[in-house]
Amino acid sequence: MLDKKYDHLMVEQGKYENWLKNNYFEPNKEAKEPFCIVIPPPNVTGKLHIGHAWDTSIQDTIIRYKRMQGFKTLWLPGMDHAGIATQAKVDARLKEKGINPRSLTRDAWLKYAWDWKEEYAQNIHEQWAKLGLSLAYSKERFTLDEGLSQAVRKVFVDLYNKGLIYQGERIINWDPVAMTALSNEEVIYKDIPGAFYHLKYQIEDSEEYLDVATTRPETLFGDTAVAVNPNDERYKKYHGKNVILPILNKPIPIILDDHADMEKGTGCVKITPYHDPNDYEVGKRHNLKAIKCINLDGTMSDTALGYEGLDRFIAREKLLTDLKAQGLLLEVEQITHNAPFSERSGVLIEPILSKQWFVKMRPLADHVLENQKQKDKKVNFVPKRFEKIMNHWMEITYDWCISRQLWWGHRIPAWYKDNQVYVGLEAPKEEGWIQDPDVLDTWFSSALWPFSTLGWPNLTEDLKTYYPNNCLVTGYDIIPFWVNRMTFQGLEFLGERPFKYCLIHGLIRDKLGRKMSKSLGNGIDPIEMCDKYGADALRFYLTTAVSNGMDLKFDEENLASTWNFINKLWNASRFVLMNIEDIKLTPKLELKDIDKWLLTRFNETIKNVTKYMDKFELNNAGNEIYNFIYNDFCDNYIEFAKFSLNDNTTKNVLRTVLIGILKMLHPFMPYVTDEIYSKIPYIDTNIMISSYPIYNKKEIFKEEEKDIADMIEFIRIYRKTYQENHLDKSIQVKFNNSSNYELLKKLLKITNITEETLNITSYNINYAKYDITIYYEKEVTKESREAQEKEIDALKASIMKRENLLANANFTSKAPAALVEQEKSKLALEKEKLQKLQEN
RNA sequence: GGGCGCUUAGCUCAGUUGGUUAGAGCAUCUGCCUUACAAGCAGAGGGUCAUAGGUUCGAGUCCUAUAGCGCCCACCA
Repeated sequence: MLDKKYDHLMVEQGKYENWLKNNYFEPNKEAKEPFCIVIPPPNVTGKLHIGHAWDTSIQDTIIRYKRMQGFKTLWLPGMDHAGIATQAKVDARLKEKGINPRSLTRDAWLKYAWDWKEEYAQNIHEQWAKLGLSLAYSKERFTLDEGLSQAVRKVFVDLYNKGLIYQGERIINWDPVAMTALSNEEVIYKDIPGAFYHLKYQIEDSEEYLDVATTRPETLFGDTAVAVNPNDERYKKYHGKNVILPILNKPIPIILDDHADMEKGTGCVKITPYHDPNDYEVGKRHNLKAIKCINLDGTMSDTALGYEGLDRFIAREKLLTDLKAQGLLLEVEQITHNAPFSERSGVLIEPILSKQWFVKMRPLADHVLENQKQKDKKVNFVPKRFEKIMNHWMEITYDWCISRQLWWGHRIPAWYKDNQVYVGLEAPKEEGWIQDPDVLDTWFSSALWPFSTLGWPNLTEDLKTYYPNNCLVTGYDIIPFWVNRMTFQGLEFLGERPFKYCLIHGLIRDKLGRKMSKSLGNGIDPIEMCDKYGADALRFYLTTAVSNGMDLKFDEENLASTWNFINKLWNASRFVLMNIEDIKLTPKLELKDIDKWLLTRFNETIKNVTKYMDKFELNNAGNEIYNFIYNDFCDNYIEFAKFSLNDNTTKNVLRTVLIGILKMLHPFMPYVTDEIYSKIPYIDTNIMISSYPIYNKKEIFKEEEKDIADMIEFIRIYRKTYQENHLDKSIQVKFNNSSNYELLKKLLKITNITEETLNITSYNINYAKYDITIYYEKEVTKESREAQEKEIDALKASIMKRENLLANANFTSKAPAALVEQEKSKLALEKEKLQKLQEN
């Protein structure tokens, strides 16, 4: 028998191990129709946060649902090597040990990195287990494992051969601490306090000067021109002249270019082709030299005479002091400006001209845009609006910088010898070829995840069965990084979308709506929440708190109330189990009205839950079950059933409905449903692999449902009257007609029944077919009188509104006939009710 | 500059294709230890659905504009 209180720790104990032992997570070989989700691989950099718990809970709920429906389900687990992030962590750990990471050989360093990976992979496995995730571990993959590396090489080589990967010199985002190039997606812009420094660029052989404003004065060492707009009247007199570059005192030309915006600042722009993407383009147009003045490590280069070797920020300060001393600093305008920072190391990005590998995006993106126009081939976003994010990105996309100057990642399959480049799956046979030291952007391998994990480039059974995946679940913040790239790679290499549906959720915020961050210390540890409230409560809360695509403000009080819900389920189950120990399973039941009512409600719930689950609307599905359990099952049916507990039909209905409830809840709360289900008489399978409830039309009893619903409403009115008048058991009750009052008598504990009309205070309660009069010795209370008056007023208002509506010829002619009829009958009912009330 | 989302009860959120008196949880008030559950039960109060227009017989829902909050993309000498 169940304990009196739900104890999540006790319930969860040992269950995950049992599921694993029985291989329930692995695809069912006998099932036919496949259903596959691949997990968004978490980074092996640390612990999973509450956002992962949310993301994976959604997936597990979907996959368990599909599994119970008989699909051949595969939820494929895996992790991401997370290039820069992991390398930074490994380096930091080495430094703590007093080891300079760059003093190690590449191979020696990699050994430490793999150790790190093993350790953190284990953490993640433990967390997945705690959350109860039904991942098919036999198929687990890691982005750096051999199979996936093969896929990566194949994609690189094929794209290279198609001309879609090339090596080129471009201005890229350079992270001077991680010492690597970054893609635009890895750069975040932040508002920081800064200044516009107005510098004096003297016109050559003249007392006149140009006022050139910059936020990065230290780049002046790389200036090769100053640009003005050709149409700018202010500077026409200087066309064709030179200015003297401060400090270096060398002449550089004044050039005419539309890039100089007359509206902005002074209209004069210094041109630093090596260190600014726009300037680079200007430089190309005007054949300017690109001069490097900042090194890759963020120090000044030897072109910065007198500043060489200084850190860029220190150099800036020194330079400003020197400029000021020479009278070349005209003005310092304090401003807030938006500056680029590395997503990973957090430092200010230096745009730098560099030779890197790029993916030519235009043709790939066009392919996606074309595919999204085809209804039966597109990736269907849920909710739909997120498709716009992908489409927009595809429209404005620029070439993707994929090389990273790191050790942790897929080494680029390019080899060099003298001036030759060789790109291939394997190293060239001959001597003397040296492999490119760089690795690929982490997202390059992540982009292949929906098929590389299934064995591609080999045509495996898994690939044939599970590609395209059915559904991908991720947050909207990952669409540009990942969803987009999986989509174009999937189309390019498999000729088909990577997944049919892409279910998008939001971000988890704190109670005040702030992003969770280390600096604020407002992060939530999912494991701590599991310990406190149970994995089931956490999962149900996360999957049902908000609708798809919306952010979730994490509120521990709401999580606590989810625990209460499970406790309710626990106790309702406890009641049922206590009363069905001696049940006889009978296929043919003699259903009473209340049984028919419950079965009707039950089947309608199944229908709605299934509808919502199929649309991935877990919040709606969860609420549907929740309401059924509280309102119909607990508050009403169990209370009714207490008077017919010896009836074997009641026992059967209780058992059937409890089973259905547990099954519908199982995808959301696997542990507690497993526990309770296993205690039900004549159950010999695990709930995980039991079949999902199916809507049964034959168990819909419209008439009985209506009758009992009326009775429930009547009960409510009775109780309200009883409370408002502070009545007690001494009241006398007269039944005014011959409806069936047996159940009501017991339920409402009516003891004194009179057949007379008494001459004391009375109150008539009438609803549907129930009509009774209560007699009692006290005066009608003020409270009751007021309530009654209020009800009469509301009724009058409603009647008036309805009469007006029905008098409106536009309504009666245009609205559906059924609705008009409905309105008419409601009006009649209201009028009748009003009359009764006024008689009281 | 371009785009997206949100604004509904004190708080957190639902609200399907327009159609009863707009729902739930938490919180509040009242009464109950009724033998599944007091972490509970019964009952109640609480909303001019951000604002202003429009379409419609009918708008929380569709259209237009405005405001506040949040986010994405681009640019930022």
